[in-house]
Amino acid sequence: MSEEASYKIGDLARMFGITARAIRYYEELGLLESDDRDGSEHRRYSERNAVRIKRIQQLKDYGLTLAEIHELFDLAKNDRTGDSVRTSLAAKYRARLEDAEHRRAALDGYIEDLSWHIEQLDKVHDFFDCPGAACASCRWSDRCDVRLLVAKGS
Amino acid sequence: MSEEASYKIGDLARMFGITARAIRYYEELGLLESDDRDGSEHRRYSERNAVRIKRIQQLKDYGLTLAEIHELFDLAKNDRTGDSVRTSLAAKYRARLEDAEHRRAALDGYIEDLSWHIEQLDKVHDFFDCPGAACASCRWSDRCDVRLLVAKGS
DNA sequence: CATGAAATTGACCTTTAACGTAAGCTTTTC
DNA sequence: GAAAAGCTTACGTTAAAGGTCAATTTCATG
Repeated sequence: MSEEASYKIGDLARMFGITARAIRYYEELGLLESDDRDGSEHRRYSERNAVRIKRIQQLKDYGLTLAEIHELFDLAKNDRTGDSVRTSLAAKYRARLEDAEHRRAALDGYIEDLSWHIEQLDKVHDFFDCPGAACASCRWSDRCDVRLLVAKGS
Repeated sequence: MSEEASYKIGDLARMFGITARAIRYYEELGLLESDDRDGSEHRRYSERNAVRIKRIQQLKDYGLTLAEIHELFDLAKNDRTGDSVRTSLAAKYRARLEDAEHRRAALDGYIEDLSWHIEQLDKVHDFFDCPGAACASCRWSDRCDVRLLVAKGS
């Protein structure tokens, strides 16, 4: 709160275990700004900038792409504006939410299948090649539409 | 069950809305085999092969990469073997399961955060740049270790 | 058997992500 | 006044899932 910290790009790189190139790249993408203090040629970074990098790392670890992070930052930036923007923001968030929930559902299906497969390891069944209908114990039967194959074939 | 269907590569391509190149590519990766019936130069496909492609599509829609699908097929192929193999298989499955559950947890976190953000749209707060400790209402406070910044800085 | 449609192999091309790496030059810092 | 660090520019990288020629061959059919 008292002294204004001022880092050089290499400092931040060391602090976060990334390269200077990465930091410049973030700037290039518009994820980060440098202070560019007193017209020097070298970038200068404040504590605030450092925090920003930490955010980027967190969100990255989190699975987001830099583009997604950019989106979030942009949204946050616009957060200070009026109500109309606010509602459009809400819409965007909700879209992303739906998307994520969709991906989650897919993952859940995958997990379920894998769990099932683990359980079934002793009752081995060749479900990968089973056409479904002909096979009583085939768990794929509801997903494998053999009629589709037959109908579309000549 | 009576007539043995025999498709040409173009038939399957049309049936599944993919290109012949894609089908050959699957073969190239070892995901698919053609019957190569009676030494003809042109590939021939049985109903079984067609089902296989359908499986590939399902698993793909599902979010798996072709490499992952390959793994699954290999595992399924090995399913017919003895007990020692069986247990090592179980281990592999469980590893993948853990992996998937980890990804799921990350996604859940993302969903949670997004939901929170939607809720908070009217109590706007600049949490992206907030260092955490100094800010009481900052939800990042527990994740943002400012001491880390201070400690590692010169 | 002639011919047009469909298949074959092989090789290179494409796109996106997130930087890596090198070159040549300038600025700080000791 | 060097060495160390930084600057810009620009091309390289890796992986995924095919796309796109190209030159040649095979299949099906009247």
